[in-house]
Amino acid sequence: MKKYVLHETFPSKETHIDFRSHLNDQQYEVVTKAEGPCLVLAGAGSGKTRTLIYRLAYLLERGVPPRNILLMTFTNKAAHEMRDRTEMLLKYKPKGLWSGTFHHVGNKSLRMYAEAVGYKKDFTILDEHDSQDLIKACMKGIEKVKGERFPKPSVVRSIISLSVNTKKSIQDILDEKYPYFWQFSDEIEKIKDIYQKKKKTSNSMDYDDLLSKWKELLETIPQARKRFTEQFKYILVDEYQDTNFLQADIIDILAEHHKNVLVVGDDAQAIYSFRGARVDNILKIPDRFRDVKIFKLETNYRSTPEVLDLANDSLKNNEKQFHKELKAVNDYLEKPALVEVKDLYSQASFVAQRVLEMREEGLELKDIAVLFRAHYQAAELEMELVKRGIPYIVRGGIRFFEQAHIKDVLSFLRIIVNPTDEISWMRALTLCPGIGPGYASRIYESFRKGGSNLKAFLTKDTPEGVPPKARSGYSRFYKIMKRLVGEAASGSPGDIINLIMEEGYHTHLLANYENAKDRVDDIRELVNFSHDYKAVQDFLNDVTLRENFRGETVLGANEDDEQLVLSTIHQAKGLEWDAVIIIGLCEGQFPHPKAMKEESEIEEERRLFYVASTRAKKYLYLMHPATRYDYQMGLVVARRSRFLEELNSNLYEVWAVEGESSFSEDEDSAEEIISLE
DNA sequence: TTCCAGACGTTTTTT
DNA sequence: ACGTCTGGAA
Repeated sequence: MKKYVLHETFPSKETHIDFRSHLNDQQYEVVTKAEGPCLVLAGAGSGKTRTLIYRLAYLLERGVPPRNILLMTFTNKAAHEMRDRTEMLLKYKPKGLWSGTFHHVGNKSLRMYAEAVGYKKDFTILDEHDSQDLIKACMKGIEKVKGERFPKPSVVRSIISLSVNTKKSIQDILDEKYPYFWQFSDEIEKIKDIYQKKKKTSNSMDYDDLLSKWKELLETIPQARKRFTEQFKYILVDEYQDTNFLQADIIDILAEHHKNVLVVGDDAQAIYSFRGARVDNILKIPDRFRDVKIFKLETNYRSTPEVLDLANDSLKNNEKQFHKELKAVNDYLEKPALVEVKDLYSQASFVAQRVLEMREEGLELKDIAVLFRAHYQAAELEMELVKRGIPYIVRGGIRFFEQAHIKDVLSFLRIIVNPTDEISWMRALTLCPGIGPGYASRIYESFRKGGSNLKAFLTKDTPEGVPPKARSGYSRFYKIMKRLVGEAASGSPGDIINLIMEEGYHTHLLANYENAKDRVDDIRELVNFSHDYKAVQDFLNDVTLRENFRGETVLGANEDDEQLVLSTIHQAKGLEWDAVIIIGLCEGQFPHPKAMKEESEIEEERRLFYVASTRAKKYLYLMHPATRYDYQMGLVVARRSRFLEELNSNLYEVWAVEGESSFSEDEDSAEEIISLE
């Protein structure tokens, strides 16, 4: 028989995209001349994404095979957007491109060489909650944990994580960020040790491992290093200012052979130091790569001059900052509004009403965003929006895949894929009536003693460790697993989930939850989502690594519906809207009280304010509620955020809002009064 | 050991 | 308002 191989569509030699006409001079320079190590310092709204997309298209047009290009972005959304827009530009699908978040690419690389770092390739990825559970288990035997305020599992987790991401010792992390726990460094060190071992025996990696083991792989396995460094002829990295030590090291290694690394970033938008990101990475690029070419994109195409002036004025208060003035090219329109409201409720009413008005004026809901420092700030607003029937989506709410019922269902799948996944065993077993943590761990122990062989284990319908009163509960688990093992080879993830539902989980939901119907619907959504996957393994990876949120589009049928966007500022990075409303701009909320110990933290909060304001294309509303709710003291007076106070007052217009129950006396003020009906 | 109820202390930001 | 911890009953 003759083998016939279809080739990937390679572009013709001649350039059919007119790059020149789509880009300005600075962008064009980057797109066509970025060979060797390059740094692009790109201000907010300067067409950074656009430049990267065109660079990618340019490379592909020049005949660089997609598999030789590595594109690392900060979010999956960004990666998708870049791929989509590049495809539109090229009019074909580049196959085999490596693109995604650092964690994604790390995962992909590690699956190829798992054995080399002591893992099996079916390893499970632990999300933050799983990792916390495992740490909790590791803390069981440690003395002092019971004693006077030992940090909780979640805190221990973040201490360990920070130490991994910053390459610092536990002691250093404690000294810097948790001085009140200094006496526990030995214990935490010990927990970290046990945790690492437990992860290995259960064949699972947490988010940090996807970076640190990836780096370890590149450092210790020469053939892996050779393969990847030779493969990636071009490396493009977005949002470089938010990379941490590990990530920067990984890029250094990957780029060592071809040295074609293009990193893009803006030091003024560095907002992730809390998880170990170092602005220094971008500032010290010249030390990392000799002969690095530096490009600057300093024209802002997004915002009006008024919006940009305000943002720039705020940034002036930061000491540690490269000085850079962004120039706006858009026409003057109107000053940002500083809106004074008396409390959270009038803030919510104002936002809702103003949103409707803007809609009347011709904006669509999806062109408007409400931004906040922390998600709890959106609670009152959400209620108001529901009341008025304004459709919205929340980005940054509870993660869809982290909800209990979703994780319950997934735990069965995870056991099938990786039978040593202790966390999932515990989860699945404790779902059964009569089985709690005690019996569950005994059952798991007996499974391990039997050689961790799933098929063998399921030949007995009552293994050791199952007392009579847990029998009927266990039979439920047994029945499901028995069927899954038979089905797993042939069944799609969706079929398996349906099977779990049939075998009792549906009943379990009905029996245990008030809102069982919503939860059942969620599972249906999960099944829908899973249709894109043939392999259970791939499905699970994406579920854990993908950032999907409650109400977000993958899960909602109403993708094209018009909806208002509610988002944390962190989640809003890289996005833009015609109108942006920033709520909760008062002391005690923004800057966040927990981020005010050091000047550098305040500066990061200020950059956060900068990021928020520069999301606006045309209209910017800064909301100041005069009172806020403190969980200890109740209702307290809230002064304007320092980020407002320090602004030149010519740069905004003050709006005083009068609510229905307002007793405002100063009617004589010259300020505009907007009444809420 | 499990399970339920009531108390408590707690709230940043994310892969 | 939400998960986590505690105590007592089954």
